[in-house]
Amino acid sequence: MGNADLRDLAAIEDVSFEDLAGSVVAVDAHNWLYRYLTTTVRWTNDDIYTTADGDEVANLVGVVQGLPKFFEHDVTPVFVFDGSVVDLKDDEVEQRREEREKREEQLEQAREEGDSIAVARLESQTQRLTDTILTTTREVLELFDVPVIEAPAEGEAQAAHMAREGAVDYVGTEDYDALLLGTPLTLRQLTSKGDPELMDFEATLETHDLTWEQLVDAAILMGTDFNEGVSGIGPKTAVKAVREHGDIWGVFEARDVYVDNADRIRDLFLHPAVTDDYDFDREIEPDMEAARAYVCEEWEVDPEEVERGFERIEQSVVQTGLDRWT
DNA sequence: CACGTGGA
DNA sequence: TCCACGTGG
Repeated sequence: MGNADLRDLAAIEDVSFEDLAGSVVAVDAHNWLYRYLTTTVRWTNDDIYTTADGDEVANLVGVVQGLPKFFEHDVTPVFVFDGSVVDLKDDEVEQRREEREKREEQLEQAREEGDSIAVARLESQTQRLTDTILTTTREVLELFDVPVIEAPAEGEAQAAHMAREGAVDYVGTEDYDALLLGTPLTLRQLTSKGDPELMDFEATLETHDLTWEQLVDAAILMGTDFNEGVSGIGPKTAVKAVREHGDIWGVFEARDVYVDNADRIRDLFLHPAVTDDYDFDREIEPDMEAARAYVCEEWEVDPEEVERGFERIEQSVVQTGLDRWT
């Protein structure tokens, strides 16, 4: 049900962090958090990220360890948070709920059997973005003076909008949906070891000789977060069919296939709910003392877990601060 | 989501 | 060559 098929169509090139110096990146906060919480924290001891009250705050460790990468390369991150979930996604929400419940049953059984490996694996899969995680992430970002934007609906759509308006230079996300939302330049693998990847919207359209609408139509045929896609249609066939028949309706007619709500799905990508009510300052002046107190005292994170991150933030902010005077 | 496999 | 599907992260 993913849209990884889109990768085959996307115009992607490697860039280096040096190329990004001085730029502003709108980060899809949910994507960033989810990725962090399901990878980095995965095989370590969960207890060190849990407060006495039982709140999981691994996200705070993630923020403190993740921000230096931006600052050290003189990149200003702007975190965009999701608003309400779109109606059409109810199907997917429901399906995820069922999957989660199934995993929770398996987890309970694994605990009873003392299978620690299975427990660790299942815990990673059941982990989700709790209200505490979302709230504390916003709060700690504000202490670091990192801009936080609230999207009316999907953060990715809002980020794409801001990039299209020129308010930010890039959108940072792993999600190929960014392409369907018309994000001009998308950065992937910002948190990975190697070089980031740059996904170019206009170049993608040109490569396949498609319009934006046609790219979305092809994606709907392949399957998106909002629909299953037509069996037997992958990237190659989808693009060929859309070019040949003009749009998704032409393909439906020619191949005698159908996707429910195709017009609405199209709209979610072409005309998503976004706002122009955002404003942020690209100069960042973190309140390190307050941030430390928030993370280590208020939320009881072991200082050792975040010390290196705090140091790097201090260093890099001083560094760029000096740069501004030269 | 990446990657590998296997069938058409 | 293209696509579906399972697995691990």
